[in-house]
Amino acid sequence: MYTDRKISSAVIKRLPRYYRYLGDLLDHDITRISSKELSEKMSITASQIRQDLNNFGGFGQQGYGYNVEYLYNEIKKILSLDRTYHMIVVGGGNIGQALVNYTGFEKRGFVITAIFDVNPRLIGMTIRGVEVYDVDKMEEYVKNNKVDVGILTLPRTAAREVAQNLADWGVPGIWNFSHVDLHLPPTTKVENVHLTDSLMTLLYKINEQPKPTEKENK
Amino acid sequence: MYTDRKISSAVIKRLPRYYRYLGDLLDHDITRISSKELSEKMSITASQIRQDLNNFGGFGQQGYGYNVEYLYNEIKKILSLDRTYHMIVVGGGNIGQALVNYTGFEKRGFVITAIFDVNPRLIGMTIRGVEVYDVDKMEEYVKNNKVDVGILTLPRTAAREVAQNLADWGVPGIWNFSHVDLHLPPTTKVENVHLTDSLMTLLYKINEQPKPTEKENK
DNA sequence: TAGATTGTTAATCGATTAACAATC
DNA sequence: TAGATTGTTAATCGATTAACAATC
Repeated sequence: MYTDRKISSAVIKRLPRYYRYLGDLLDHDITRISSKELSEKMSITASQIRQDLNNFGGFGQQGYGYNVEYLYNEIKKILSLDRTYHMIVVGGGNIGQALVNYTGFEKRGFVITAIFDVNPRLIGMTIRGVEVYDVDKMEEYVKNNKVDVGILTLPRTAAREVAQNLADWGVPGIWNFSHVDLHLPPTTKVENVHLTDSLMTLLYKINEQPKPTEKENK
Repeated sequence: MYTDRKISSAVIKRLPRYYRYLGDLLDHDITRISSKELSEKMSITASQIRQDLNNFGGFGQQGYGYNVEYLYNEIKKILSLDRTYHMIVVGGGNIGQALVNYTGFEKRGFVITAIFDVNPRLIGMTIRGVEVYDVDKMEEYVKNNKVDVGILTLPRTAAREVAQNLADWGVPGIWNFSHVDLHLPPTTKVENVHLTDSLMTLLYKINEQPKPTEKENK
């Protein structure tokens, strides 16, 4: 049953994955699925799927399972993907440009409207139709345009200050690619993409000693 | 005390963060730190720090705390960062090129040695000194050169097959930026960077209803 | 109706935090 | 030695899994 209690972040992190699998099912014209079938596809337990979904409401039907399209749209609503988001990129370097050039965002309603940088060689340029402005212009821009998300793709030394400014100016979300942890008021949410950390985790796994069994140990 | 029991992935994911904070302390010429001080900097409990570290050994000293440089180097060893890694990029698009252009990898010993793509306009080009080859040449390349990590920055439709090939050819690590889940034998480890999932998580947080208190509810 | 599968409660498992004896 | 702080065990908390009555 639906209640207002806070949803754990473990659950929230799984929602995009459900959404993706349901989208794939839709693409294959599959109209219904049980938690058991979905659990096999996703390599998780059916129990977890039912528990996760029941945090938000009862979307299934006993004896039938879940209607794929309905569930897809419900998760879309839960994730608030049924509207457009305006984003700015701060830091026009490699990653910043890659994100601007990524065509997958627009069809989901994620629009990058401006890029900010300190580099005079970049300022005034246009990347895939998006103009690069001087960071000095950022305050004015943010105050005159709706900005839902600031994407930080700049050196860690500058990231903290920029993040604090964006928070002060009322930007509700920071997607942080800079390799620092940000401390912001709760009105501004942060999601980190620490690529180096991710790679290090992989390297640990590669080198992990497969624990020798008793037999092999002799 | 150090035992051989399997370390939980929750712990492993925290190691790069410890490593980063200790590196920062070193840069500021701080030679010792207690779990309590570090816990305040990192916004976690001192208990967790001590528990985490004691999965790998006793690195501290009662009454003193931890020697920063020693601990830094121990974590470096645990993460196996004390050697060079050779990586190839499969998919020379935006993100692939951004990773090749990123200068931060080399100083950590992460070297990108080749790029593979299907696009004839890219093949033969050189990006920051790294040549772009036809994917047809990948098998030969992987078999004749040490490749520790395959970085997948290609469309999801092609990702599964490429990953399977790399695994078959003995590549131990896949850093997967493609928006699919990969199922590979345990000899090849996978670390996913699902940018769209990450962004969706942020959007959920932005839109999350701050639960109204009883008072506000009236 | 009989069979299937949910929604939900209860049991289990694992991770985090607290506490404190050991010891530098 | 006295004070500080670890290493480690025990307690708590939260998340996952199992079980099953409800019901389509």
